[in-house]
Amino acid sequence: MTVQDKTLASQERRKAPGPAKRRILDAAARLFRARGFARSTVRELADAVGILSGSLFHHFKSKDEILFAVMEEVIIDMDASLAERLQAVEGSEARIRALIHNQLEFTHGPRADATAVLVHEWNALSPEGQAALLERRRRYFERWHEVFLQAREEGLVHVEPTVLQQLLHGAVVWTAYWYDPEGQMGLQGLEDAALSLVLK
Amino acid sequence: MTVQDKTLASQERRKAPGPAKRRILDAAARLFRARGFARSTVRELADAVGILSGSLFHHFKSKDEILFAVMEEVIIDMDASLAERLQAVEGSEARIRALIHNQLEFTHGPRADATAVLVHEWNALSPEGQAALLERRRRYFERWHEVFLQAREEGLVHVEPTVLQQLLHGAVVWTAYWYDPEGQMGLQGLEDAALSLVLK
DNA sequence: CAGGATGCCAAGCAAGCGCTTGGTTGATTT
DNA sequence: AAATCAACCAAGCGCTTGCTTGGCATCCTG
Repeated sequence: MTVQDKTLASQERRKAPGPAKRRILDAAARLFRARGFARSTVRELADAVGILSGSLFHHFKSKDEILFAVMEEVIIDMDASLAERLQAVEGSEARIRALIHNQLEFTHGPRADATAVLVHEWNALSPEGQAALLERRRRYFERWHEVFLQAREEGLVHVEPTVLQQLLHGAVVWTAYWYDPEGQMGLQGLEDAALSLVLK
Repeated sequence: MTVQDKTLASQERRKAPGPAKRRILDAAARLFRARGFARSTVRELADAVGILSGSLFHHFKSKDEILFAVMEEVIIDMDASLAERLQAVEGSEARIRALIHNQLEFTHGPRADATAVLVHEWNALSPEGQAALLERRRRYFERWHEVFLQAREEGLVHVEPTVLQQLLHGAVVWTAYWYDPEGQMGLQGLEDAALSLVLK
């Protein structure tokens, strides 16, 4: 048994799968998405995790901090994932496709709950929390902007980049409200349709 | 003094401008949009109107009923306004433009508060309330669908109508989060940009 | 001018909220 | 074996919430 094994062994505790914080964050994302942050109670969240409400505050200082943690985690992952995808492809069309693909993956994939919370519980976040995440948000959208600036230079698109980028982003984000992953059209088809909006 | 004058005179009461229900609904739309429905309290709303919290319940049975009233009013007006606009123009391009124009007008015009509440406090509405408004919603989107079906037949658009319609609707609705009416670009420019998404 | 609505205030209730406190348990470290 | 620690429970505090009650003044109607 190596030192690393020891560390791993002491990391996975007790009966429940995964560390407590992980279980809380996952349950919080699901609950906040379903009920909305303000309507969700710490007792509901604790129930979902399988502990008493007071025990939540052993892991987080406040209910607000849980919301912040959910959002911070997903926004970091989203930005990192996008950066990786953009680095892996060349050409404006492929890069725009990467923007769409990344957003669709987070919106409908395994991180869908946290992504939905990030997107439309933003106002529920404290002003300090918003300020703390604003830089990440800015960086994420700057990646979008760079792609569209280049696409414009190449004559691939003709609308003003700032506007086009926001329209496309809105169209993709909004799929959360109507797209059915179980339905006929796959995510690939959705990606193609979204791409066709900006390419002539 | 005619009978109509009498009726009008008895409709506008007291010192405050407009009947009480009107003032409550307007204040509610503004408050619910700014704070979110769940975080808004009946005391805050009463303050904004200029009465005590208990007096609200003389006009509405519950806080939920106020939310419902705000949403019902704006969804009815939105659908009626769209129907009127569609009847006034001919040709698929002009009709798609009418869809966009109508949505933009409600999203950024005088009814912006109520429209925003309708759009993203839908989950805060009671299941019964949702059911009661669903028929209106369905009718509204059916108008969109008809326009895009015809546009497809004419070969004006090439993406599947259902998907294209949802993507465009999302793009336009999402402008609420980034478009600045005080900024450089006017609503007309936004309308043109949105139209260019669907027309090749 | 009687009489009933109507619109509002003053006061407060019951329930539910986020969060705190003090203590127990069981595993890990020394 | 003793000390330490994280994770949790049991209980409940103080506050805010949506809503109710009872009464007072103003208005419209017959």
